[in-house]
Amino acid sequence: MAQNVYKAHDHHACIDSAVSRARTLCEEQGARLTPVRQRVLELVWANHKPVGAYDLLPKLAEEGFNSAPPTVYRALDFLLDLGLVHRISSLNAFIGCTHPGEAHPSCFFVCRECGEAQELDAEQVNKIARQAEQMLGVKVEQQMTELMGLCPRCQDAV
Amino acid sequence: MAQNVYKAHDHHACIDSAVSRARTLCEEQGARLTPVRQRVLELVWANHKPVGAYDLLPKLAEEGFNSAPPTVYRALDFLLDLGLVHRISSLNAFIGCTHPGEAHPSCFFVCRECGEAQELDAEQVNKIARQAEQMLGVKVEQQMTELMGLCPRCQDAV
DNA sequence: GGAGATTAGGTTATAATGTTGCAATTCTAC
DNA sequence: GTAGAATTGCAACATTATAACCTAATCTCC
Repeated sequence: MAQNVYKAHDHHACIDSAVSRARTLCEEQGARLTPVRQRVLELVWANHKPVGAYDLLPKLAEEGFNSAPPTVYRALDFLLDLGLVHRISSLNAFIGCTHPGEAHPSCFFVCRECGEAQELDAEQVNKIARQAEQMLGVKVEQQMTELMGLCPRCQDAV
Repeated sequence: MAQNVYKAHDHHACIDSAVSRARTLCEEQGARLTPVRQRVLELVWANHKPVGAYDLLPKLAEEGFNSAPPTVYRALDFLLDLGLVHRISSLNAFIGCTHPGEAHPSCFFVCRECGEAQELDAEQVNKIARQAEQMLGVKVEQQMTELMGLCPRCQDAV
């Protein structure tokens, strides 16, 4: 299980480590972590809630970056390719990956109240994939699982 | 495992049984399977590929139905609520459910070449959900898993 | 260090997907 | 048959994502 977002933590450390992991990964892969790309990564990591591409635009604009949709989508595509962020399809939104570096399935729990997302271990999804490959003869290349419900805090808040 | 779409089958039977299951389910629940709703269900079942809402519009128009977006989305929402169709978030598309009646997680394999989708048994996803509930204290209400890759036919075609 | 190739970013327009709000109609139950 | 609920028609609009085309920056190789 990845780091638990429901526990108190120094969130600056989340952002910092996300950026430094990104830097390392880019060096390894010969990719360029340009200013827009790094800033988009930081903004995605601003909290643990998936963020829409169009939410990022005004923030980039404030800081003097170009802020047309293609700019953000290109940065997001770059980060997705490197596995630094995941896309939460059911929300059309993006969230930082807690363990980038190796290709891995996207597997999240998202709270329908507060919107916070928790990355989950995807071992079981791998099992589904292997099962499907054996029983149906398909070849699985990508996987995503999204669970929705209430996080501990929002259950209590009711 | 639900019915295997990669095996030859009489597809009219798929559609017919989908409609008759829908009829039964609607009676049980006191819901109305109106003409638009039934036709949308049939169109979604036209093949085993997820279909976009906007793909349905012209087909409905041809047949004299109203064909504004809300018409289709309302019908789809109705069918989703009853579990008669699933939404494939990563494609913004909809596909018929092979075993409606009880609430159950959405779990599909989708071929990136031909677009055909195969519903999968979601037992493993239930495990993920129970694990997350125990370890994190979350409450899972909805689940979806989407696998992407190549189906047997499209692997051979390469 | 300079030519050509590659990658990244700027800009405008537009495509694709999904929603809101309200009026009109149809159905259901009493 | 009438009130209330559910459904549909309709127009406008909101959100999300991409295409196309060009300029600028960076890299590579000699």
